[in-house]
Amino acid sequence: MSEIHGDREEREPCPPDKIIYDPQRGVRICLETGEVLEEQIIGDEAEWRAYTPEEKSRRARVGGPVSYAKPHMGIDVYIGTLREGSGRKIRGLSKRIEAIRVQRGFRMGRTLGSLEKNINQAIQLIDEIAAKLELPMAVKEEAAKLYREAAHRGLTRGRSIESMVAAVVYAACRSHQIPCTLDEISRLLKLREADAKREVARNYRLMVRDLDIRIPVIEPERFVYRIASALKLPDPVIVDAIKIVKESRRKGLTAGKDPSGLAAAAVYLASLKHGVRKTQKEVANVAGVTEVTVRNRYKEIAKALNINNV
DNA sequence: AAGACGAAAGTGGTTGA
DNA sequence: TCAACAACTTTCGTCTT
Repeated sequence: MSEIHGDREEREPCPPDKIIYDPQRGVRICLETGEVLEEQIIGDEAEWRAYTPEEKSRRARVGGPVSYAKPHMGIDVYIGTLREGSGRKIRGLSKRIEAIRVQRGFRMGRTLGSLEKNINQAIQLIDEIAAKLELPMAVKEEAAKLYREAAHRGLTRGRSIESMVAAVVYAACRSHQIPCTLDEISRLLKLREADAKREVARNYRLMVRDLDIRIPVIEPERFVYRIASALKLPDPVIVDAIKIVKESRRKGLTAGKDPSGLAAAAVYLASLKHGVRKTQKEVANVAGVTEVTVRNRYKEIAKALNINNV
């Protein structure tokens, strides 16, 4: 029997949404097997277009795609009731007065203008961040759309544009299963202080709640590739780490756990197995978690999967 | 000396009575 | 609204390599 057709399991084609693209290496990776699908597809498949140079330089300033950048598009001003807007009840007389004032402002069409200004500024910021992260156009659009919605619901009022932009970009990335952390996005937006980061996290949760959107957890496998390549680990380690993640999921170890920490532990374990040991600290650093989390995860996994030392 | 380990206490959020 | 809870972090003393 020919070896090419011999193995049924390996022949299972990778579903398109389980293939990621690494622009640095110009290579695609299957998240089911960890297999590297060499080159091909530099071309025009819609999914990868966003990564090509033309697309990046084509990031239009204000006035780009109809979908989000048109000044008066989609402005269905809707203030809702007074108690709405931030998810919290409006406490205190002064705040109530302000809310009424804003409502009046809308009627006069003045706040409308400033709201649009705010949105345009935010979209410009989103553009910058998206370019730095090399995000696909669809993600950028999603982020802009989210910001628009949030702004129209009054969620942006009293919060900095930067911290709200960080929140929507993070949300958009997660919606599209692009592995990223709140931390790195915050860092890109120069939100370095601890309380600034906490603010971003709060914004994110608030937005998810008030806009009533459901955002998936990013699959740990997607972090595996990211972490492993940041550490310059060879492909077989990635394949193994992905296997470890899948085994862990089967054993029910993954629910409610930080996918990044989980991936970090899998990479750490796989690196031990392949004798290309990285320290817990190194892995933790690129994963954006602490050594302790890596340690805890990997201990759990090793125990459940009966992985003895090295 | 550096890395790994585990305990203990703290943080910020969620859930459920 | 409050208390219990889970996940993660910080810190630290102690082994191990």
